[in-house]
Amino acid sequence: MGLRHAVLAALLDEELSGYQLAKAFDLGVANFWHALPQQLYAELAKLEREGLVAGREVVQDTRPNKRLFKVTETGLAELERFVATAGRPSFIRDDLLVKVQAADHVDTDEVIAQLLERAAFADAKIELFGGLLRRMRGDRSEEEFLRHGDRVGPYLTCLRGLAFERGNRDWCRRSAALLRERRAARTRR
Amino acid sequence: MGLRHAVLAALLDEELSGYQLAKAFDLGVANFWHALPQQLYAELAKLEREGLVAGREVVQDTRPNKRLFKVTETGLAELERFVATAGRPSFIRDDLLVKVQAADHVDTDEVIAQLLERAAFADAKIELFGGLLRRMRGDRSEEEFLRHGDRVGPYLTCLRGLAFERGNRDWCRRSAALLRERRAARTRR
DNA sequence: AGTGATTAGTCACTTTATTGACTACCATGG
DNA sequence: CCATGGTAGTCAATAAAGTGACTAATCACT
Repeated sequence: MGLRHAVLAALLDEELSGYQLAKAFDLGVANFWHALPQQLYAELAKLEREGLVAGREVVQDTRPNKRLFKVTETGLAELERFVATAGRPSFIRDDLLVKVQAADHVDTDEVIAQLLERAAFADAKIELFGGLLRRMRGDRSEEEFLRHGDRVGPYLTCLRGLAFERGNRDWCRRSAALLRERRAARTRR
Repeated sequence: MGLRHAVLAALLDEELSGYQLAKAFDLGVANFWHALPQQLYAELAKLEREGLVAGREVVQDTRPNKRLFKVTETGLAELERFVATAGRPSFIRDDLLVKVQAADHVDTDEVIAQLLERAAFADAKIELFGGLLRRMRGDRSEEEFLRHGDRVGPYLTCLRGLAFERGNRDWCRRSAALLRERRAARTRR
């Protein structure tokens, strides 16, 4: 069960509504998990039934009421239990990699275009993560924050997301350039 | 539909049996996809029914017979079509990241242990990928191979896998060291 | 007064992925 | 001779994830 614990972990630092949670998960909470709103509402309902999170109604006059959720003691215990279980390693599972794998047998123009698109997307995420990190550490240096700040968990996962996107960007640009060069060489022949 | 195209891409370069395919996918085909044997057998059967791959029986006297699959013209066309469709970006989806996200609220000893375990696993994959890359490029340099070799697709995806695992390794070691330092500081207080 | 975007959430359905058990055959080591 | 392990594959069941369509209210424009 993956989403379950991702939701619990996301709710540790702040009380959130399903909707806010959905926004955080939309493009990946600091790149550590991704899910659509429907999944989150469903998961929250399940977690509440099982007593791992507690919701409270917040009446809003200017917009629809919402329910804010926080992790209960039971929920924290469940997370504790989860942390102690061994997890299998993760893999990149990406359509784009499949496309590059097939690059020698299919039209490379499309692949090149998508690599560049992805690189641009990575650029955007790199900026986003950079901003998040700056906001988290405030005026402290990274060294200083990581040593003495409280709540470094989200900072660390964000660092991983940042490095991942840098890796994506570099690999995408390099691969695109290479495929383009090869295509040019082929047509010249 | 993800697995479908991953299987087609994997079969482009060589004819494989379900079993061989399963081994290749077991720990991630050059880190570009992962699946269990049962899924692969099921997917191969489906692909064959739809005419995207063709299987042929190979009788072996010393061990059980096997069926080798290759991509058909129709299958190649399907891949071509797939390559032209836009894919959404990928995310890391990893239990370990969830655990680190929660690190400020749970027992860090477990998290540290798992980070180090993962780092060791990453080391192993780095060596594995290094070997795969050397074998693919033969006696040529990487530059030379990427420019003039045929079938650079698998090489490129392997490079991505390598960079990913290096990222994993570095992040895991750094995070583990940091959490350990913080724990030490806390107990001294 | 109407359009579209944002907030907030729900229902129904399908596709994918994971788990566990199972068949068979051969080779090797003790 | 019997256990172990590798090759080759299948079946059944469940759990998890993803898709599409939908309600309903408010706000900012035009």
